[in-house]
Amino acid sequence: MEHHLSEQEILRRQTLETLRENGIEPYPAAAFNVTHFSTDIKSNFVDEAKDQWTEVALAGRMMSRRIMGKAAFAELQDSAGRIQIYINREEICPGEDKTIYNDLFKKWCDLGDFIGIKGYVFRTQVGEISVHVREFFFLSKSLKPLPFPKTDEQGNVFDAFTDPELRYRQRYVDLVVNPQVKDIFIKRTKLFNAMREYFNQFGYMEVETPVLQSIPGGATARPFMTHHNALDIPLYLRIANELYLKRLIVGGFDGVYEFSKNFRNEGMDRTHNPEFTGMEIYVAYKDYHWMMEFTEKCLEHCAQAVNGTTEATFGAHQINFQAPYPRITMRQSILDFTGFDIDGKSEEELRTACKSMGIEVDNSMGKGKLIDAIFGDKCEGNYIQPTFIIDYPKEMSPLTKVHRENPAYTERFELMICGKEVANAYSELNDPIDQRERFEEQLKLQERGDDEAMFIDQDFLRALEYGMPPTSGLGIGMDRLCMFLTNQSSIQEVLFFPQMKPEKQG
RNA sequence: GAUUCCGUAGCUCAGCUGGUAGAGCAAUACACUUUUAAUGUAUGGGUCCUGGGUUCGAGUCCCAGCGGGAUCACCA
Repeated sequence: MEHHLSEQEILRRQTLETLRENGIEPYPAAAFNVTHFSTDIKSNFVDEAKDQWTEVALAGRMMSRRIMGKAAFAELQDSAGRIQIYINREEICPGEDKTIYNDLFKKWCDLGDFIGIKGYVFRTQVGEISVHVREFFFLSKSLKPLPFPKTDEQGNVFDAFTDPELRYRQRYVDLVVNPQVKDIFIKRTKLFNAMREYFNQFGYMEVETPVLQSIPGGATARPFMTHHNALDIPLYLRIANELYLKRLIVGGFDGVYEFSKNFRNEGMDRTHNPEFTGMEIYVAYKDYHWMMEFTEKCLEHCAQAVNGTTEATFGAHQINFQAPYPRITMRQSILDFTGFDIDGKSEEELRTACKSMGIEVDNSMGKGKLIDAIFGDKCEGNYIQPTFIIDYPKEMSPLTKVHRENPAYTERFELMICGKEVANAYSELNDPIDQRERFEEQLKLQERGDDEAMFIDQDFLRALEYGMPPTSGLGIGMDRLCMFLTNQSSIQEVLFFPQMKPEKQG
């Protein structure tokens, strides 16, 4: 596994020994008390008030070094950004012994090493706010050279660290040298915090439900399988948490939500990772109309919190998360884009219609799948601005309450942004007898060859039989939402550690 | 799964119709007390992804494999 070392790695290991031989611990244990961050100094320092900046302590990686004999400049990168530091030999080595400057700083420090400095803030002749170093501390040795992208005055980047494989496999390096990558993940955390804050203000409760499930329910997808040794039973990693959150509504909570890492054993591409994060929330005594208002206000709040505006750029699109969003029924949407009215059509009529529109069909597809195919092929991609598509056909929504006015449809909506589904919500089906029948229809689909139909969860049906209040539930694809809010076209860019094939052993 | 492109120094890349390996940064040494892609001079650094094949000779051509990107298909 241990590769042979490069010339530079060997040198750094030798330097490590030199440090120890000279009584300098390369990995000291003592805390270093940081008082300031780079970017705070740069944005708050004013020359008139420089008396207030005479004692600062910073720590971070040394990312560049320009030595000019008895003085030198270097750049220190901390968690917030970078700041230039100025080191003068006579000031950090006032006595006879010039080791700290001549050897420690100039020879034994490498780019990427962690250092601590104490000193005062000043402005250089060219106007750059910098820290004048009085004391210099060695904090941690870096044994592998980092890639160092450079930027010129015009902002052109040279030697950028851009190879996606290396960036994803060694995200720690990516984060160190590509500041824009860090910004994406800061926004991701802001998004999660903003959404939590939005839910918590209504008193809804964040909960945890099982990741290991004996029946993978709540969605249609192939699960990852595992095995519990002590019980000697198969277990599945969850594909959704829906059925467990509904059990909690049965149990008497008014509002529960969970950020759920879900696992689906399917393909990987720029919008799909085998593990991804969903958020599901269930609120008792509400319906899908209420949930639409709740959703659009929530997303407006989140967009504002993440980007400081409700507007967002995604590729060539300008999208605006400001509520309210249009509501369009699926029937109307298909009518708008194809002129075909799905209302009252039989499975055969739908299949014929699909064929005439050039959509591939097979015999395992029921009415729900056929309608979904039309919508997916002809309609979905047209909704750039946030739009609620509502009232899905009954066959494609086995967990959704039948529409109060037309029993062929269900009270369901999906939120479309840039032609992609971002959220999915229902007036939840709480009639246990209806629910059992819907599961049985899924079983029939399975027998016809639809390998994505749902399993029957008997315990969930038992819970419904005890009674669940009218409830509306919402699921949001957090990774996708994050992509839209950070203008990233690939899910790998919003996951710290996207799934990769195992690295070849050297 | 299909198509297509890519893999050369620590990093970013060049390398023509096949002729024995190149640049910038990084590294090493020296010089330099306000530089900022610091500068100047000198030096070292390579299993050209792996394995076969063609050839007098392969980084280059052919085949297979491994890894990755892009587009498409599938998939909530």
